[in-house]
Amino acid sequence: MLAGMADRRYHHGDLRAALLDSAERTLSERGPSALSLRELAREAGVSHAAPGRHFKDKQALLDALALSGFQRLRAVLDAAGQGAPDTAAYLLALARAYTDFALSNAALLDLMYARKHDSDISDQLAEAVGDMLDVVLSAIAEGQRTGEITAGDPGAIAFTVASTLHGFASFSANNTVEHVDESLREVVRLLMTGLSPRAA
Amino acid sequence: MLAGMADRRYHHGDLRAALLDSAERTLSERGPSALSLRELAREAGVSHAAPGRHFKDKQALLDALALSGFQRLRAVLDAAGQGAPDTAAYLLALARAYTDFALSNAALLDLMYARKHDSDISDQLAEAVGDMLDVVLSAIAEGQRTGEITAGDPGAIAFTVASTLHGFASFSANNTVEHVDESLREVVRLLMTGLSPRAA
DNA sequence: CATCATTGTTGTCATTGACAACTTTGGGCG
DNA sequence: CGCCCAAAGTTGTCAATGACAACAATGATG
Repeated sequence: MLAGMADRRYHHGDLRAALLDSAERTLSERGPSALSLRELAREAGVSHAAPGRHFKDKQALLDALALSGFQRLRAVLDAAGQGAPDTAAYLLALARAYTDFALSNAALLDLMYARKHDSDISDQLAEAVGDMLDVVLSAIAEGQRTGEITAGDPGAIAFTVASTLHGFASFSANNTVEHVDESLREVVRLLMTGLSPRAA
Repeated sequence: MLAGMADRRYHHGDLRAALLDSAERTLSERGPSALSLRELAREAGVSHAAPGRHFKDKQALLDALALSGFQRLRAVLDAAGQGAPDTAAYLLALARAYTDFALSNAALLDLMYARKHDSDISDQLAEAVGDMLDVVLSAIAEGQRTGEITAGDPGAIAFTVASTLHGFASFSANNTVEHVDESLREVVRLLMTGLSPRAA
């Protein structure tokens, strides 16, 4: 009864953030189709048109969600890399982190890579993707410095790694993968050694 | 005037297929948000509730679309592999085919990998994904036979390849990639040689 | 040729996204 | 200090949609 008193202010205080939070919860709990601006408004205790002040569109809200998703993913990857003893371990940690994120935020990841974003935010989105890829890039660059990674355009190498990680995470989130962590280790190992037989 | 006469039959003949066709066109031309059962019905010249006889749900239609997408993708990959002189060329052809498909059917690919499918079709869908992966698998198995691919569980190797292909295609469809074909060749090359420096 | 499952049809409902017009709030400025 | 106005919320409305129920045409099958 008394708990909700603070809600009654005419100005919500931080409706935008509240909507995004609520949206993300709904997204992961009940899927994208359950996401409605009006319901978010109801949950936030505001009128059905209030969200319009913060997001011109439903799509605008989804875009904001996607953007914050990339930023969070980047933070997760950043943290994961800390303290890895060598590059192989670094990459494995990144792979684990990416996959964990994908499994815990499946619907959000869908949104992030959905090809329907407004053009006015796609710049920011592209930048966020770039920032995320930079984490992989720095792992590769470091590996080249220590001689653990083959020479060559580090950007191209990082992109290959990122592609594999993303693909693996996609399949994992789709339940295509049985023993995720085991598969993941094997994938990273193969990525390092390559598919061609080694002379050895 | 006379052209549309056949439309006037009470029974459409093959409404289900017509709806799927129309849906796919709409999807690729105007995106997923433009897809409405009622509009599909209008385009097919039937009443707004007719689609309900063929798809219990909007989701059911999307599921059917995804399923046929995987089947088409598989056919494309199958065709692409024919006549490749060696395994590296085979994999490159698969990569090209997958990427082409992703670029030409971006919205459809989103749908195919969307994690919101009805449980009653997810079996069929999983099978279709498996069939698709089998194409990669046979390329790997062939490569192992000829000694072009390293020994080891071919399933695991194929899965690594598929992950990389899918990830690359995802990024490509998102315009994250600049020179697609060049990048693609580099990715496949790196996949073959691995990230670790070779002794050679 | 009568039956009846299929496939369409009309009608209706609640929900939704978008927008327009109006109101409340509170910070900044004179 | 008090006015003013832009930001943030509100109510009201509309057309579109997905879902469903009740009914009708069709044509294959016995």
